[in-house]
Amino acid sequence: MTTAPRPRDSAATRAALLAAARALFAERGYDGTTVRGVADRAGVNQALLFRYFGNKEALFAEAVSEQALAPLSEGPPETLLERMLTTMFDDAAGSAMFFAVLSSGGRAGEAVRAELGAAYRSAFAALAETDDPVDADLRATLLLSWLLGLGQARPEIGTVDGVVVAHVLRGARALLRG
Amino acid sequence: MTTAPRPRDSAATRAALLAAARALFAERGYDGTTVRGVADRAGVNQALLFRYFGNKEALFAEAVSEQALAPLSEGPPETLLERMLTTMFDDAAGSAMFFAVLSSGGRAGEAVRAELGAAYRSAFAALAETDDPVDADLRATLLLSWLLGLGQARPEIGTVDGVVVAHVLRGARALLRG
DNA sequence: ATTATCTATAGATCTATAGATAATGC
DNA sequence: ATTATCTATAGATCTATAGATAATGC
Repeated sequence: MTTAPRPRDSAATRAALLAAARALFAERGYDGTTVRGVADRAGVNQALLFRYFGNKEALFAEAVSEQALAPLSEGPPETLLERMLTTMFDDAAGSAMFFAVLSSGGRAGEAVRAELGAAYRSAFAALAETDDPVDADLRATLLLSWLLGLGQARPEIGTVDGVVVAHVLRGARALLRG
Repeated sequence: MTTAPRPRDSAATRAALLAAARALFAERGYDGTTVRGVADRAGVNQALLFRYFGNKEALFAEAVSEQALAPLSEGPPETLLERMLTTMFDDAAGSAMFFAVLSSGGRAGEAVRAELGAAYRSAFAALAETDDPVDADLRATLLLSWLLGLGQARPEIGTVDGVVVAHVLRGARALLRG
C-alpha cells in the first residue's frame, strides 16, 4: 500500500496548494482550516506547504488577498453589491473569497482583513446618501456585517435563483439610502 | 508562590464557571473558547469544569441555551428585532448570547444552534409580508444572517447610541415588508 | 548535482481522566 | 466520612522543522 510519489512539478504543486487553500479557507475560515487538510486536498505532502509558503498565515495571505479584492475592480461601485451577491448565491460555488477573509476570526490574517475591509467599506460608503461621512462609514460597516453573515450562512441558505439577491438588495438600499 | 485554595462552595464554583463560559463563548465562539480559559476566568481549577459539566459541549449547552432564547419570550414578535439590537448595541455589554450560539461554528452545539435558529426564524417569518411561506422563511433566514454578522462585527462597530438600531431596523423592514 | 518530495518528529495546545489532597459536616 | 479542590498526565491534534530519499537536468 505504497502511494506513488507525486510527479515533480513545483509550479503545479504550488498551484494545487493554493487552490485547495482557497476552497478550505472559504468553506471553514482560517482557524477551521488545517494545513494538513489543505495538503491532503491538494494531494500533496504536508511538509511541502511549509517549503513553499513558510507558514499558514503566509499561505492564507497569498491564497486569498488577490481574489478577495477582485470584485472591486471588475465593475462600477453601483453594481458592486449585486455582483457580489450574484457570484455568491447564483454562480454555483462562486468563489466568495471575500468572505473567507472576513470570517477568518482571531488575530490571524489581521493585516489582510483590515486592508480588505477598508477597501469595501469605502466603496459602499460612497453610495450612502448622507452628508455625514461618519454616518456613511457606519452604514457601510453595517452592510459589510450583513455580507459577513450571509457568507457564513450560505450553506444553509443554498443557491436559490435571483430571489436572495433581490431581497438583500432591497434591504441594503433602504440601509444606504433611507 | 502557592495560591490559596478556593473556598469550598460548589454552587458558587458552578455559577462562576457558567458566567465565565457565557462571557467567553459570546466573545470568541465555541472553538475560540478553551476550557482552560473558562476555568482561569472563573478562578477555578480546570478539572472542576469536567467534574461539574462532563465536557465542553455540555457546558456550552447549559451556559447558553436559556439566555439565548430569552428575548423571544420577553415581548411581542413585532419588537423582537428592536429589542435584540438595543441590548446588543446600546446596553453596554448586553448579553448577546444569541450570537454566541450562532457564531459557534463547526458541528459543536449543533442541536442547540438548530433549535435556537428555528425559533427565531419562525418568529421573524411571521412578520414577513408575503403569502408564500417559503419566501417568508427565506427572508427570516436572511435577517438572521444579518444578526449573525452584526454579532461578530460588534467589537468593530462599537456601542453607538440609537443610530445603529435605526439603520438596521430600516433595512430589515425593507427586507421583510418590501 | 540539484531540488522536489517524503519521513519522522519536536513542541505547543487542548480536551479529558485518574487519583491525591484537604476542608467541611457528623 | 464525605466531597470540593487540585496535581499530574494521557492522548489527540496542529503547526513547523530537520534531514533522508528519489527524480530530473547537466
